[in-house]
Amino acid sequence: MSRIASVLLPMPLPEAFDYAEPEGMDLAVGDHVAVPLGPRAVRGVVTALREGAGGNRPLKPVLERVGDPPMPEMTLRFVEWAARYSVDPPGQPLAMALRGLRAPKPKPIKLLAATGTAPARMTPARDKVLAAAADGPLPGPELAARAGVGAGVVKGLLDEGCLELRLEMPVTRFDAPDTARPGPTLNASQTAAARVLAGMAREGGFQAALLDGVTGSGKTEVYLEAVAAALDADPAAQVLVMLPEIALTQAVIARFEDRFGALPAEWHSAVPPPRRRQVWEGVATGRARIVVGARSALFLPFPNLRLIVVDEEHDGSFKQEEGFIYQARDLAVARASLEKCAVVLASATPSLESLWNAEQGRYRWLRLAARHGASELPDVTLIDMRETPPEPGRWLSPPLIEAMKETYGRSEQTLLFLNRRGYAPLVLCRACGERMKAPDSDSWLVEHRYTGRLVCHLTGFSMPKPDRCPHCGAQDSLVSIGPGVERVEEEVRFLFPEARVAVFSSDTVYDAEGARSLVKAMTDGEIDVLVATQAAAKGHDFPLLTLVGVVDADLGLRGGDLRAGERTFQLLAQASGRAGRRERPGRAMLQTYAPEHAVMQALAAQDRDAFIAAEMAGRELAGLPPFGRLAAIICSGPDPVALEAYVRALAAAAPNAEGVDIYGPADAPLAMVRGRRRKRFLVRADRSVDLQGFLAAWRARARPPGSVRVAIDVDPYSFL
DNA sequence: ACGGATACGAAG
DNA sequence: TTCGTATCCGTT
Repeated sequence: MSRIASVLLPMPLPEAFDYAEPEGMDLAVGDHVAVPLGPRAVRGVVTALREGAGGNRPLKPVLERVGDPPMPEMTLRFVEWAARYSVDPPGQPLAMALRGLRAPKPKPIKLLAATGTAPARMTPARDKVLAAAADGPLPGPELAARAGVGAGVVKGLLDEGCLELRLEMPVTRFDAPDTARPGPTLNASQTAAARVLAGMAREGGFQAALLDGVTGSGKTEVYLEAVAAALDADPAAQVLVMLPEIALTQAVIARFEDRFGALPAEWHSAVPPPRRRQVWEGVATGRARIVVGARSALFLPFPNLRLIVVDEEHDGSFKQEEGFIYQARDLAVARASLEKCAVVLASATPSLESLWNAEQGRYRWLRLAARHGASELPDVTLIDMRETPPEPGRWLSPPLIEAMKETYGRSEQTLLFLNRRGYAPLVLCRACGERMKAPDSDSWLVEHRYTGRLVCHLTGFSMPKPDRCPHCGAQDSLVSIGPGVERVEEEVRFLFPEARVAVFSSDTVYDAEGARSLVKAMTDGEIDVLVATQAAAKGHDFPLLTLVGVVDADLGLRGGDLRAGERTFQLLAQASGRAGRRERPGRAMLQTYAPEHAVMQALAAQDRDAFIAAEMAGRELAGLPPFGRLAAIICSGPDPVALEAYVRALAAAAPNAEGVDIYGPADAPLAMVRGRRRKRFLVRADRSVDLQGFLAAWRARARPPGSVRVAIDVDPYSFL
């Protein structure tokens, strides 16, 4: 009796394909194989083996087994689970799990070694080269440099056979973490939390915890102890630490190195492909025991994952919005549950979903006491922009300017926070009212004065700012509407001509080095006013910073976004956490047009619980997450007529299910992206409904024409 | 009639 | 995803 192998391929195919196992190949589930698909050979992973023959038509045989470390069974199960969860074909998450494999293998290093043969003609230069080579093989240029001779001499010796070329693979070391090194001294609150987490990590089995502590309460030290416990408990244990953005990884990696005397493996988009392949193999073979990475690290093939940490779990960048759409924080919990291991979600401002899970007792809720050290919480003041408006064409209100003056007078620092890059978010024509947009997108072009260009932040399109309106041709009619950080900087320079002003946004700071030097300048007091986007709202400690001004605190409140209130709270809590970290008392001032709004009131009172309570009540009333579930169906296509027809057919095909509300079709929040028009349905379902099943059934009822694509976004985050 | 571009559906 | 085939168009 021969066997049939189900092989999952990293492509959007609806299911695993069956192949015949050739005599003697002796496959196992998880093996990487090459199989014929149509005219070509592709790589895939064996997901199941069963006895049997082809049936009606004979199966093609598996071509060969590929020698990569087999995919651990739990990774495979996770891939299948993730596909079901996101209502996507399993090939999508499989492609993510194989991402490190497609990268090229690192190139071997070319080394030159002495062969022992003496050259026919010895010269002083040749003698020096051979002496240097006696210490061991070296790369050619280095050998020449050590001997103090030119490359020609080395080449001559190589040609004569006195030196030989040796190819050596770069060392793929993954340093063993040393858990015995003493950790930092923890305070009582940290110790208690660390003990609980360490216990979870040691015991094994699925357990989740929410590590909830304000900025500066020392969350990292606490979860490092959980990491130590997990590694200690099992000499083969592996740990994954997920961070929302690459900018944070360097700081965290340094903490790991301090604690364990070894560098963790790094996994994110900025890691060069050959290194990525090494890390993938290190993880797959169990040699890499600590991985610090971005959301995609969740798909690495860990054979023995014992702990997952999701740091800054509330952060929106755990949500992947394109291609395979997923929320890495939620999938992390699912993976931990499959792996039967511990998962820790850490945040100073946890998401409503996580707080709810903690309240319900699904997660252990570990609250860290306020910051160590004696600094007070900053004062939060609301500035009512209706009562004390800025001058026309300006964005800073008199009370904020007054506070900046006092702060500057005391030689202390101000951080002005505005989550808008560029000079002005909108450019329009005074003559005809035309709004400047990118040619193939619906989003406004943002004016950048530094570069003199209009830029689409979504597609990257940019053009020089024209001097006449491209629509009506009027001369000098284009006006800049609204503030961006560059414009606020201009205003600050006007108000404080003597002050040293800097801008921190992805336009002024685009690499780790730039960020480091700007942070250093701020720490050293070389900047008086820092105007910053979100880029700066992350764990820095500026001793002289005593005033944080939020230029437009309402930015998150508009537009009917589900998480707008939550995001604003997180942003402001984070921003006001900036001020007065040290002994100097700090204050935060929020410019708002809606001071009566519950979010603003809760912020002014520094009352997180009040905010959460208000927000939860609102969500429960509306049946929104976490009390209900949301999904979006986004249909896109280049031809508006075909798209419209399909969307109408899909609407008509909607199953009539109990506990499900369907809204739409409406223009998607970005109604046009890269030349494709987008329409969206929103689905709200009670928690008791099988949302994925509903979505799959609905989609199956109306096949889209070739030009239309249908994407399902379970748990959508972007509403505008 | 032919070649090139393009759209679509099949692949086990 | 990638490839082969069907189809449409403009040219020869």
